[in-house]
Amino acid sequence: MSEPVDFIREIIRDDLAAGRFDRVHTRFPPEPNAYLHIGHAQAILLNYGIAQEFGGKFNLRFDDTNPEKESEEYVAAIKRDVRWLGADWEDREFYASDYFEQLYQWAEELIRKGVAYVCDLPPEELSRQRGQPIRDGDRIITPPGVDSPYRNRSVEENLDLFRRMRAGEFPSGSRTLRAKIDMAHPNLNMRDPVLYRILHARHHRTGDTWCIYPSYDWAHGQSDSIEGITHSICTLEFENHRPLYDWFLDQLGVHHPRQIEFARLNLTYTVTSKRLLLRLVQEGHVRGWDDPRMPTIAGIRRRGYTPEAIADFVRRIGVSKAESIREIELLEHCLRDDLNKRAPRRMAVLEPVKLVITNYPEGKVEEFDAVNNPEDPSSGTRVVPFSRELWIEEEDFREDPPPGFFRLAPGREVRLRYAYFVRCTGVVKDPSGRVVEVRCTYDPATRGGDAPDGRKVKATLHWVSASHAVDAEVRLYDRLFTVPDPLDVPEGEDWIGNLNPDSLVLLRGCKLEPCLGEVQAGEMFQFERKGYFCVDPDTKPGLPVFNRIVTLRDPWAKLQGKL
RNA sequence: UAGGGCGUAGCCAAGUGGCAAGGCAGCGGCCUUUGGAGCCGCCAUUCGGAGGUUCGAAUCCUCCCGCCCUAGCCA
Repeated sequence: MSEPVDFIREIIRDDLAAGRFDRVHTRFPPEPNAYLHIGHAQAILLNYGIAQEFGGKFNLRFDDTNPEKESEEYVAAIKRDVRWLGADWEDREFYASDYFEQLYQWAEELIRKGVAYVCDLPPEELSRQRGQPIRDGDRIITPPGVDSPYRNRSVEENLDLFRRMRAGEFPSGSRTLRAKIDMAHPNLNMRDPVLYRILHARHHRTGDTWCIYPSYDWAHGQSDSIEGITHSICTLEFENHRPLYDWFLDQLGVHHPRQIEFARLNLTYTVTSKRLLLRLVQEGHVRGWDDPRMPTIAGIRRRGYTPEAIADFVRRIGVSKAESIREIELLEHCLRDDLNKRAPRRMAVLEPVKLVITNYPEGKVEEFDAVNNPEDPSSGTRVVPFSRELWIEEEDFREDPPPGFFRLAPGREVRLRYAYFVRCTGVVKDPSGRVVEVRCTYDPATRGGDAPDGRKVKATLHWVSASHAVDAEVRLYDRLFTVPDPLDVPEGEDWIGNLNPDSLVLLRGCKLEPCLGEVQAGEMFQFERKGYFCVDPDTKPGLPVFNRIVTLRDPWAKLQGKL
């Protein structure tokens, strides 16, 4: 294990060495109330990766303790996503709801021990008594809480009330079961936290069996304990809860995992919060959870991101306790790095303009061999047809080329990839002055793309033979937000205002080389000079639909942005 | 002077008393039938700040500053 050792792996290694545990067992514990996002990918890969490296096990457990927000749809989506990332939970698919009865029994145990009681306080009163912060001049003081008037009920009364809670005798929200810890505790989580609330709601797995549901705090640690988890890895906000989980486990005298907290992943130009993503979906700012602009696993999968690239990204960002915002550029780098090695090259003209080679025989068709992937010789070659009329990229021709532009312009000579050198001899314009056709002549001696006299050209263009082209729809995706930190808005303004109006540019009538006529959803290609693209599930026979995954690095575009 | 965390380059991040790894971004250059890829070079006299201990401090001590989390019967 000379690979990167983060502080979590270090702790685990030390635990093993010290004999605190003799095995490693991790888990990923999502709540099925939304789709997973890129931040979860890090947690999944971290937990699964650790289990693998230490020869341990990895569980998938749904923390389904809030029936009002959860559903089977989310369960299914989450399983699909975790599997896609390559994390294998084998037969260990669990649910906190599997443990409801055990949790209930343990709650009775605490009551019998005199460390839990039924409280009749309404929500607002309960929260007030736990200790609201008070401003004292410049300081903020958190006063001690106030003991509930129900705190000293007898064990018998508590047991009776708790059982009647379970039996459904009381309305939702009317009572709670609370742990009796310390209302003056400096850690608010220790001020008699709620273990059970009454909720007459149908649960997606247990149906109407229960009308009281355990709080997350009461369910989470014990669920880990039941599963024999050794290392409960979670995000920073649960650090404050650790003393409470420790208290529960110690009171119960059961297996006690070690909890380790790390900083959640933040990414520039994106939001990673289930609540915020839910809003984007519900308000229709995107087409759904799997919209290719979404940072959800489902979204980036459809976009064309690969599990390998994501794993590489996660490996590179490491893990720490320092809160941070990662730059999206690193993710894009990992993607290009992965796709560069695996994506077959193709020629595709996205915004076509006609190129007519006036000295090329009409009706003649030549075929050229094109390399499928210069990074992978084993991927071989394919044949592309060439003829007198071609499509080239509109932006590859400029009537008045600016400084630094070395593509096609009147009088200029460029190479058509794999084919010939051509020199621009003129243009044809429509009445509005727009160039609708570029005319040129070719040099037969440059067949294949090299000039026998050794002369050079400064640019190589991609092209597609007009009569052989396949039409396609191409969806150009860009960042969903225009600013690095979308949530950073002036007081009173909505972060929705930071949405990028150009995050999706729809292109129809794109011209593809013929072999792209039959493709399967999910297939990925590099469209030379344009970027990496993948076939969208919306593809229909005769009309391929491609998503742009990410552009190629493009110094010229960058230069222009600065001009 | 609530409790719990965190501060090393633009963004991350190694570093665990012996003299600041690496990646991304950026900037130069080479090469190129993708302005892609690849290759080479540059990019912290200094680790939030100030003192102190030490032959020697990002690492140990003291004080200070800044940021984050918690105050749901959400997770």
